[in-house]
Amino acid sequence: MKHALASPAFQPLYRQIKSLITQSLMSGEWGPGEPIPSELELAGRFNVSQGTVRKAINELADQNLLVRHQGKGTFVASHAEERRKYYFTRIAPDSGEDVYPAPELLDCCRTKADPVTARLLNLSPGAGIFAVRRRFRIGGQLVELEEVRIPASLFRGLSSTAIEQHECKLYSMYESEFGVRIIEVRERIKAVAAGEEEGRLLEVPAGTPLLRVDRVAFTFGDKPVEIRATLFHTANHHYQNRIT
Amino acid sequence: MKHALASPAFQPLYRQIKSLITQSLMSGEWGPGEPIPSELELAGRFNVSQGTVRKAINELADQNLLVRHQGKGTFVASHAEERRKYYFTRIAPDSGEDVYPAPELLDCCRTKADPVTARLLNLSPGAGIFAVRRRFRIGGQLVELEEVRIPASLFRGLSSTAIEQHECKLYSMYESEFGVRIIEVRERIKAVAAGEEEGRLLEVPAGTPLLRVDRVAFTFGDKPVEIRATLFHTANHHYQNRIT
DNA sequence: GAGTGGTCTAGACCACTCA
DNA sequence: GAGTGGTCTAGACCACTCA
Repeated sequence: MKHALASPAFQPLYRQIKSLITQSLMSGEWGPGEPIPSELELAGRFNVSQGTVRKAINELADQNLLVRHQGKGTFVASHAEERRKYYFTRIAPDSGEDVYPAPELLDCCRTKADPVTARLLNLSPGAGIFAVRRRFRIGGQLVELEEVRIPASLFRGLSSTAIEQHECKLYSMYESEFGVRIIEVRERIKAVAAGEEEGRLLEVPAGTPLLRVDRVAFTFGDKPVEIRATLFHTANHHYQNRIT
Repeated sequence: MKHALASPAFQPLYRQIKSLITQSLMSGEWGPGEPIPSELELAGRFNVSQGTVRKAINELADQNLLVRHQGKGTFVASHAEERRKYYFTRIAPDSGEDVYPAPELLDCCRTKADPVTARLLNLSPGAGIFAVRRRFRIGGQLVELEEVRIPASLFRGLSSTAIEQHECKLYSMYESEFGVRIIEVRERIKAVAAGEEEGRLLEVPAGTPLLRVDRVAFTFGDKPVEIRATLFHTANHHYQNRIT
């Protein structure tokens, strides 16, 4: 392969290779946690040098879609990996301890998408969705109340039992049971006052200031596949962020 | 230069080059906004190949310490650049408009560090600091109240006048007037209720839920040089975050 | 020892900027 | 046209893993 001619759609070779590898990831040619072919093998397959394949793989590894292990190979990233398990979790105790929220399933029901949910998930109004509510404790303390909404079409047959079988680890379950890989989330954060029911479920007085995080989670191709609204009681905990 | 022998302190060549370039950045050999020498020139200076210099520069560009411009050269990053100006600003209107907070200086006074501030900034207890308070409006609406604390030793001669001369753009002023470059910030986010004075300054009733962001800002070598506490009124605005 | 990814080099040519 | 960074190649050798 040589350089394509300069044009609006011009992409360097390594980007074209990156697209090809991404397509294999989307099609499931290699499953989560499995190794992809070696750099030399891919270089042969695509008729480019090892360096070009390296550059493509490096960008995919930077995006956390692949994981490199020197001496072993390159692997498809998985939410089941230890290092990814709390990757999207940003809540932590003020004490600085290294503890994570423990989930408790409240309910999981099938319902219809309200207009806002439908718009955010690119669904037709009234499309079927699942609504999952969970509650989390950190070190025994009630900290987090969450409602997740996902399209029923992508998660056929979801049930409380299925969720509990996966220990309430949703992204890992999406991946292994439904072939849906969450690769990016975007969040909007606000401060709100606890309502009556929210207060009851979090065991705080109504009116308590709570952190409200509205998340949209995306799979390949910037496709939104989950929205979740989470309320955090931040008396002894905080949401942490780092900007470089 | 050849590979160093494997050892606990082993660093590949390109990382050693990266350290050398970072040292030049810290020493001010090239100022913010100025070009650094070309890759070939640096390769000659350090006696390595252009590829090795490239790899070092690429990592520094990924960290936003350098900015590459094809055909022109590589430049020292600066907070004065348009693209960096709102880099650490995460508040945005719910409407999705592309508007940014406009600052208003409330006061700037010299005082002594309280124990918490002293600990976070690695100062001796009671060390001199400046406390700067600002207020921000977005599209005319009052949204943000902020208190910044910085060590007096690093910012000798700071005054309200100096701040206003820089249009209240603090990181840009730190850089150009005091040679202090902010390269990373870490934040802890909570929901709190507005106090009396806070409510008055933000023109909301006491008790209104506010987003409180506690930030520590760092310069080279993970050295903390600023802490700031910001309160956001999030009725019509939100803090946005993206995790990949 | 064979196979993997990681580093480093030298050299070619492309894309972009500026005078 | 000279100089910059960007892409691509081929090849050497290192570091790590596993049998």
